[in-house]
Amino acid sequence: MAEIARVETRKGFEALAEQLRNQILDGTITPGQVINEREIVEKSGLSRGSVREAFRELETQGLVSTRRGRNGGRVALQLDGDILRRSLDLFIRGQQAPLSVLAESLQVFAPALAGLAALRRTAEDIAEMSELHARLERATDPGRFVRANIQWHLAVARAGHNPLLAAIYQVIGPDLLTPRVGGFADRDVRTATIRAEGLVLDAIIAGDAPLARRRMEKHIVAYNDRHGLIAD
Amino acid sequence: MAEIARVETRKGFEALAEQLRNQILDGTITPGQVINEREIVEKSGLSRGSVREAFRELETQGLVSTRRGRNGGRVALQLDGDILRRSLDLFIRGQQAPLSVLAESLQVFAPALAGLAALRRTAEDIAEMSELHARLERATDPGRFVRANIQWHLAVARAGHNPLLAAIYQVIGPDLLTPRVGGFADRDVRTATIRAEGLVLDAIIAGDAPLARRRMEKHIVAYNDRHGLIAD
DNA sequence: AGCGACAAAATGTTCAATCATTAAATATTA
DNA sequence: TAATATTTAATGATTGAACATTTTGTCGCT
Repeated sequence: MAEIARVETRKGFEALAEQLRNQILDGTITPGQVINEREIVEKSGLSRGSVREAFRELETQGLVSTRRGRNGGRVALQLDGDILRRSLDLFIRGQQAPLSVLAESLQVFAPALAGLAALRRTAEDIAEMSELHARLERATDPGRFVRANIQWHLAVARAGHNPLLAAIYQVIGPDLLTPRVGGFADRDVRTATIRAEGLVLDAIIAGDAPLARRRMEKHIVAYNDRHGLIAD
Repeated sequence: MAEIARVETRKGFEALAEQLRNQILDGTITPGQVINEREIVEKSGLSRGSVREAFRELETQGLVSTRRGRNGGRVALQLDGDILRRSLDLFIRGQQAPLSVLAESLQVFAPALAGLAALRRTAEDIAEMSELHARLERATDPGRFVRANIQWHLAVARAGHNPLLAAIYQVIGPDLLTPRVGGFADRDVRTATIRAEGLVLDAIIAGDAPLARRRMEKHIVAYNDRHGLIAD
């Protein structure tokens, strides 16, 4: 007998979701464009419920948002890192990954991004990182310090001009780590952090990628050690 | 006048989705457990349409799958890397990131994972990586070679025993890169690859993390250079 | 010009019914 | 008896119609 491939019956809403997804991703539907639900109902021949399920999927994937009321509708979005962030967050929660996994990942990303930043930083990047570092020096209470510190790390990531690494870093980065360890209450820790990150920043400004990488790595390793984040 | 905070009206399906999501993530609903749609309709007091939209969201997030027919239902899943993969894939398509971004990211991940593998590889890991490397040596046609090569890289990633890095690597790794460049048609390229990866594997087996890292980095840089993947 | 009432247009929600698919139980037949 | 066909039951998939809510536009009055 001839080979028979498994026959897949696609569900209606799924087929519609894929059509719309492709049109959004290839630019046939441009970001900001409003899609009328009932119009899609007519064109697709599906019921409203099915069309709504298709849009629910797209919304969960971060491809559209919804505005109610007159002039409302499904609005096509420019994909940003937010949805990636949610997925990674779910993944981490779902795996019940220990803190050491995140700390270790940070140890991989941070130096790499510092190195890239040294190669690619623009004048604006330098201004932004410097301003944030200055804010770090001015910060008196731990809360403000932590927020400024996160901002500085993200600025370094942006200065690397690699959207993929930056997006991932934004998720697993200090933003996930810092709230869990609560450190920085100690003034000496803050002073050491300011000094270490100042050195990293100098290397980035000087355009010395290997140095920036080494300094960032040393800084992160010290941070992880101080908080006992890496087991082995 | 007293301060009035913005009143948010949560949509019904969204509230339900969050309830179910939390129960799945915290283990109240265990993986494999079947959830009956009509039962949730009763308990939640929502209509079927709303309940279905909630489940559609969870399914898109990879938290449940659906089985139709008798004894069917919504089945809670153990979160794996698949959904993360889809998100990253969407992100990359949405950003229209050039190939160089992926190649550069690979250059960050691969050496880090090789280093971790050298520290953590178990006997099973070593057996698996060695078997896959042997398959690489036996592969005659390019297609088989590429598939075996991807498998080897993923085995190295698993041997690093960091689920987060492994999951990300699985997405942006050779699996995304190789199909786009189509290399390996040349026999010399295959031979060089086998030799380079053999050296990496030796270092991993020897437990020499810095050496494994250096060798993997050299290998990936050479690969990217050969295909002109990194611009600057 | 500005305020207010109303209308219009869109998504959100509900309800009831039916269709389609699957698995189990039962009947049929070689 | 064992394989096969049929029926039954459970469950998601789909539909259609109505009503609710939210937002925006419009008209009219002062």
